[in-house]
Amino acid sequence: MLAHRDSQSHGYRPSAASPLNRVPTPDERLARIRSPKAFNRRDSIFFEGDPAEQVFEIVEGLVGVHKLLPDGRRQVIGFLHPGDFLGLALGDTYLYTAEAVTAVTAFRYERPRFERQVDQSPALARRLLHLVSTEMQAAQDHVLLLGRKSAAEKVATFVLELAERAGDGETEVSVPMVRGDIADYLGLTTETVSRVFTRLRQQGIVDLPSLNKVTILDRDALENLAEGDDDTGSDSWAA
Amino acid sequence: MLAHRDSQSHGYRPSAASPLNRVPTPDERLARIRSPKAFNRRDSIFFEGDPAEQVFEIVEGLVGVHKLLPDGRRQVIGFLHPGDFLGLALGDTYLYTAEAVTAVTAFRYERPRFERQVDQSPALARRLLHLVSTEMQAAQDHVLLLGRKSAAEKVATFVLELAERAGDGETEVSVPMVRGDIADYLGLTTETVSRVFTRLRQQGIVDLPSLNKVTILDRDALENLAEGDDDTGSDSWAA
DNA sequence: CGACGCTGTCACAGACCGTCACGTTCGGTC
DNA sequence: GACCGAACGTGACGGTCTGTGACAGCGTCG
Repeated sequence: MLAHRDSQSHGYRPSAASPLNRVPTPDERLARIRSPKAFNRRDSIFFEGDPAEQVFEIVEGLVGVHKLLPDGRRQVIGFLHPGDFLGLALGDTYLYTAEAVTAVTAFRYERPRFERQVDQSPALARRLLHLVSTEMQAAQDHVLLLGRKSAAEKVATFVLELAERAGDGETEVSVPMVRGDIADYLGLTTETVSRVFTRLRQQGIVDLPSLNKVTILDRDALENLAEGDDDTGSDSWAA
Repeated sequence: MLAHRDSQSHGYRPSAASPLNRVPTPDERLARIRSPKAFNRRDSIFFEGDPAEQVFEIVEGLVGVHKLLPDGRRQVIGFLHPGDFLGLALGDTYLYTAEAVTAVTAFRYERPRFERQVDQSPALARRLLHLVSTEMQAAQDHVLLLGRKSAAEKVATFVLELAERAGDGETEVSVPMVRGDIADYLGLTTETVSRVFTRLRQQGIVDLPSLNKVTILDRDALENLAEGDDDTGSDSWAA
């Protein structure tokens, strides 16, 4: 909603900034100070705790960010897509590890220069505020999912999230991440994720044509499941 | 951390905005368009799904925000403190319900006027970006907690969060929210929260002088527990 | 003063999901 | 096309947390 894919188009507005010179768009400003960088699948982009010297903007591919507990338990915080920024946090160290789920190309910015641009460009600040707010929403939905949803509800919600991103009427959804990433995103184990997928297939709600594809056969059932509207009858999970 | 209690102090900086007229500070701008409002303990400030016509800034007291699933399961997303803003989300409806945990006083802004101020004040936009980023961090820690921590680790983390906010060396921590709120914040039930508190007391890690107070007796043990560094021996939870 | 309601505490049975173990499929390489 | 390791799927079992019910502490009200 209110997407910024077309961020070129809202660049020049006669704002409070000096009204005589043409003000560069955010992208024009940023284009001067960035350098592209490519990552292979499973490459780490940066690690939790590293000094946060750079900001990344994803151009293509999917990035997963996660946190670790000392004993190795892993929680995937989220998946980031083209247009999203990585490493915006305020501290001087990264607060999570970022890893390429697919092959990724990104722009890399040196943090001091990036922050100077933000200070000088209200339009850029607005855009970032918008992006962070959108991420905040996703994080809040994620909190609800992790805190109060059952395993089946979690997986159903996850499939719908993927579908929404793929396009509204889309029923063929690609699943670029591996089961372990899904499990760590949903606060489950890979075994539970597998079992739930199997049961969804047995119930005719989805089909699983390959490991990284899901076909939604009964979207209503999936949506009801995702929200806990259990209208599927009491025997649905007994089989 | 990095609180904005002293937000007056960083208001005027000669930014890119028109350098001739003195630019009002964010608070000066906002002071013109706000009206104060008081809420009693347990009052709802707004409901999830209501048209988001107003933005609130907490002046005093503690606010809890939560989401509900259709069947009534509740997840507390977070607790907000003086200086925090409510209802900043982008959509035209509120994405969560906000409720006064203690008595609360807040400033109320009409959304269109508030957004106009944000557009016109880079300093305000910066401040909001900062606030949202801080909330984002908290949300990410919350995701880790909900997805991967055990009940005991959750409660230990929660107590430390309260302590950190109360002041660094503070061992006497007040707990303004009821057990049900804590449970819904941590993704547990009130019973589990009670049980864990009891065991922490039996282990001599905390004391519970009253229902809304916790005294930290062994901060190291609490911190180890919170991060899953289980060095307390295998029999610690057997008793 | 005693009845009532609300919140918190505790115990026990049971469900859900994690753990452990093993077989199968997938994908890349030779 | 055969090989091999990683990822995936499935089953048995058990632990953690839950759901329910009962009871205690405290404030409110009649």
